[in-house]
Amino acid sequence: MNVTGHTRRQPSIRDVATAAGVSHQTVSRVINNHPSVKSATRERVNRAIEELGFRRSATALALASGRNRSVTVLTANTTHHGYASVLQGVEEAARKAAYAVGISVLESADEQTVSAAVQRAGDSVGGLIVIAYDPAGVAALAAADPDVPVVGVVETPSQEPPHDRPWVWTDDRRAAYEATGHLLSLGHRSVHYVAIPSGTHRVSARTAGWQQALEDAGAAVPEVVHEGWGPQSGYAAGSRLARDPDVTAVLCGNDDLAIGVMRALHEAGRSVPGDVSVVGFDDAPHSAFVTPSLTTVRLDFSGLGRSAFDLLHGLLATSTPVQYHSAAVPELVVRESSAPPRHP
Amino acid sequence: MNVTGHTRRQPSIRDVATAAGVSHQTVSRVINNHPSVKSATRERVNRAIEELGFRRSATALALASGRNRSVTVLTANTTHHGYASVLQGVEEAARKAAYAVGISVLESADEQTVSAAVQRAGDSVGGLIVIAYDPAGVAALAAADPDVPVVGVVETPSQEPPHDRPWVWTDDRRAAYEATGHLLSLGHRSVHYVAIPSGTHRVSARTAGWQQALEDAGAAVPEVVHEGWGPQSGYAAGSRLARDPDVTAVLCGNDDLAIGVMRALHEAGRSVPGDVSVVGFDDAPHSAFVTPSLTTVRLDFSGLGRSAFDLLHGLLATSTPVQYHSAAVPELVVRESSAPPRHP
DNA sequence: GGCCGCATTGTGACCGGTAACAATCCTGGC
DNA sequence: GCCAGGATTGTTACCGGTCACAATGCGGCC
Repeated sequence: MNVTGHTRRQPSIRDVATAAGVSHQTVSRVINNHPSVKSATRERVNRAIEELGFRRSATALALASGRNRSVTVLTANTTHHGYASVLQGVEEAARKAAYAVGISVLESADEQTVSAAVQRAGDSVGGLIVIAYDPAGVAALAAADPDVPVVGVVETPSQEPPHDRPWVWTDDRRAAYEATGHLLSLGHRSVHYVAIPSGTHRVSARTAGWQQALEDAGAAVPEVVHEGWGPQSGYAAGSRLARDPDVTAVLCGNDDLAIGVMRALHEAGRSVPGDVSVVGFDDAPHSAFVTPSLTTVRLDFSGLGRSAFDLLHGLLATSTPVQYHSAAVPELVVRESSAPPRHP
Repeated sequence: MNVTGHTRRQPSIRDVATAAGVSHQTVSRVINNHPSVKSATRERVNRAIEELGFRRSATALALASGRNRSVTVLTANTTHHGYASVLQGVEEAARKAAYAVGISVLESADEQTVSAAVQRAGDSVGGLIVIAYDPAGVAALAAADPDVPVVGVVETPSQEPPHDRPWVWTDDRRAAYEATGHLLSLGHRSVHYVAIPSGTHRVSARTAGWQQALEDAGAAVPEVVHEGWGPQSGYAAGSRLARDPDVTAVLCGNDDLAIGVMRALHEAGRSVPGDVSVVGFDDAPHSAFVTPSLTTVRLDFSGLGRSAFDLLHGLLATSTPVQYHSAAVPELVVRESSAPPRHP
């Protein structure tokens, strides 16, 4: 029972040591479960710890040992479903390993911002997890101090400089390939693609998979529609696509985009999936409940976050610079928004 | 230009001091912008800092000064729109103030989990922001060590023990009152309410506002439907409500719930808003684009997060235990999902 | 009984900063 | 030319832990 009443300094290991009649080092040994402490002593120390309400200062621990039980996630956005889920996965895994997790958002991709963010993050942290699905993230991955352990959550694995780090990924290329194949197999002559902003200079994995599927099927490859992340971007894209009667199937870079596209088609008087089929990406929770419910590709983002952490954890613990990579398998979820074209 | 090549220890202020030919304390003065440093010296030191690529260790700073430029957000979930937006707001404000932000999620509301989380968080941090919209958050707010500065993001302000902390809030009661009033003014005889899990033992602010509006209008107060957070919960609630022909208007605790409710009504053959009007809460980005688009209450969550941080920041800087409170004004956004009842 | 060796425990330095106070440098006033 | 006193700068301790190594205790063996 601690009934001190008013604010006072947290007790340190020396306070505990005095209370238990041992040296501070013995206390240190006890809190670290060092084997060579007589159990009687250990018990005495533990009692003192209990009574004083001692808690080891994470700050001092970090300073003295160099080890820093914390990771921070660098990301462009915390509100989009995919990003938020990765973050959730990281946090979950980190919590289990008794790591603290920090978060730092990249407001833009310009070098100034990115390097400032990377520096601030690297300053106080054991390791970094960079969500590099977008330009800002990719820039951050490249800008990260080579001395701090970094794991990238990337779209396209690559051995080249910006990605010369351990990474985790989902096979977006294959996912896009399958989603496109699904639409083609329903009888659509071609599939349009509304892309999310890409992180790489080359075509993104999703774009590549979509294109490959069209080519393999001998279908025409329409021009990619480049848009932003949110439903309003999808709406803008959908408004344009709605004017083209040749458009019968649209694949979207994420579910919000798809919802915007569906809305625009709806307002233009084109029914989904009657006139146009729409397929999303990510399987956000609400995607199953909108009308028409959205055919989409489910990606295990929180699993991705967990493995990103595990990978980083291993890196920090063993300091072995192995490049272990992990991939999750995407899954196509067919719902109401995709169907055979009306006039095959 | 630093072309060292391989990993080496970050330079400390003593390294800088040696390089600049001054004492380490002078370096400390320079990096802290202490006025009494001759400008020639200051310049010399700055040059050394530049050359060595010195960066001040946040860890050492925290340990030595006691001040800890970091806050952590305790929350039940990072993926729901409201929570994610609050987090985003906190991060933004924190970044501007050069604070680090941590995040720790409360997996359940049981005392074990909560106190562990609170302890871990309080361990290494300057201040805490607790999102206390749900039972877990409320418990955390109550369990937080009285010594660490805490700001609550709460639903219902209260002077009572669990909330005896500075807080920020949105006027959810008024928002619910207005949303309910909107439906009544359209001609609905009563309004059903699908609630999110409440944080307080008493009725939540949203519930209270809804009830008040009904009573003020002399309308019947149906039993509250208690559900979870996600669209599938809304779907479950909607399925039940669809069987009751008296139900013509439904207010939901958040937009995902509302989307689930709309879906269930749709599947039951009841049209929205023809047969039943549905109103959500929070104005998630996609809510404007689903069909029918959702009437909802817009809440400035990121603004809420920003003021939570600002409040905490003030607390940390001045250590004045003032209870400053901030409120944001909710705004009703009328869209397609609400309309006059078919048979008035 | 004396000595050796392992099990325990203690000592002092150090991590990279800040805080408080002492020391030295200048400058103006007489 | 000398001295007081503010402007600069240096010295030493300390934050709360860990680390490396020294010191002590104890049991077994000859």
